[in-house]
Amino acid sequence: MVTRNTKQKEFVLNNLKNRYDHPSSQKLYDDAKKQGIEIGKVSIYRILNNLVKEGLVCKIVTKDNVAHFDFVRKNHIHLVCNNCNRIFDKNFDNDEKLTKLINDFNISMQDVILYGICKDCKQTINSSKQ
Amino acid sequence: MVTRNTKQKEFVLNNLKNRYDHPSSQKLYDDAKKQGIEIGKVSIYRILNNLVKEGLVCKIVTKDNVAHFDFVRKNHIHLVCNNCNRIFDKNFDNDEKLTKLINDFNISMQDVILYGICKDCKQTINSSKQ
DNA sequence: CTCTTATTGGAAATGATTTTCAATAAGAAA
DNA sequence: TTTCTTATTGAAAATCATTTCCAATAAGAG
Repeated sequence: MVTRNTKQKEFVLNNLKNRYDHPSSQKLYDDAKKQGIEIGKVSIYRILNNLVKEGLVCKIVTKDNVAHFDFVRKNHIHLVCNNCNRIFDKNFDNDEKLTKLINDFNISMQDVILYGICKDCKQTINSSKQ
Repeated sequence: MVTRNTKQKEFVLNNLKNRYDHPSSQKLYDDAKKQGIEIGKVSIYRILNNLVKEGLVCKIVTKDNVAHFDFVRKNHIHLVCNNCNRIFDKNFDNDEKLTKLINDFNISMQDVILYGICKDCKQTINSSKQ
């Protein structure tokens, strides 16, 4: 099975490489259309799943059941806001306890996801309380 | 708005209190049927969402897009297997770096989720390699 | 240039979850 | 206990992200 290079594969990988906002499949699709790139939704799903299998891209599912994707980079973990469902990168170099877990359970930094309420939402929620 | 006690609410909360396997809504529904408890699927979804809002129960979405639920208990985090999608509890008392994050981002221990490959799957995957 | 087959993409299927809304029942008040 | 208000339930239908199917397309080896 020889893999082939296609403009669709190139678009998905390059797009993810050049952004830091953890887009959903739908967002990638919209961006492709905006840029005039011919690509079907199915192909985006398929290409993303392959990239995840290859380990080049990681998949983060937010609590609204939408998958988000991120080109794998080093030394950061993900913070997911349970309110706005945005995903934030957080620098986090190895610490002792997490390293121990990594040895037990086959995880890497980009597999560490913390769910909470981001600063923006915390502010909005507080100021809406009378 | 006065809340009312119902056998459906009681079933969902007590069932979650007495188990440690992080069931999905479907699993809760099957168990109710098995126990002869009259409850519709919609009610399970609705009751679970309310318990999550109240902070009594936490919701963990696995990468197969299925939500799992856990009665909130102290001092543990969750490990999710990306292969079998099972969820494991892991004792993990406060450590310095995570505590710092908790202050920045409004998270608590049960919001810490690590995705990886569990020991069982690691073994299966390794032994299936020729 | 030809040919094989990896890849694409629209349509349809899937499956978890949510919405709608009429029927039911909890529990306060009489 | 009975009545009455309305919170709650649950079946059917809708929603929505994602996957499957499969015929048409195109990468790139020969």
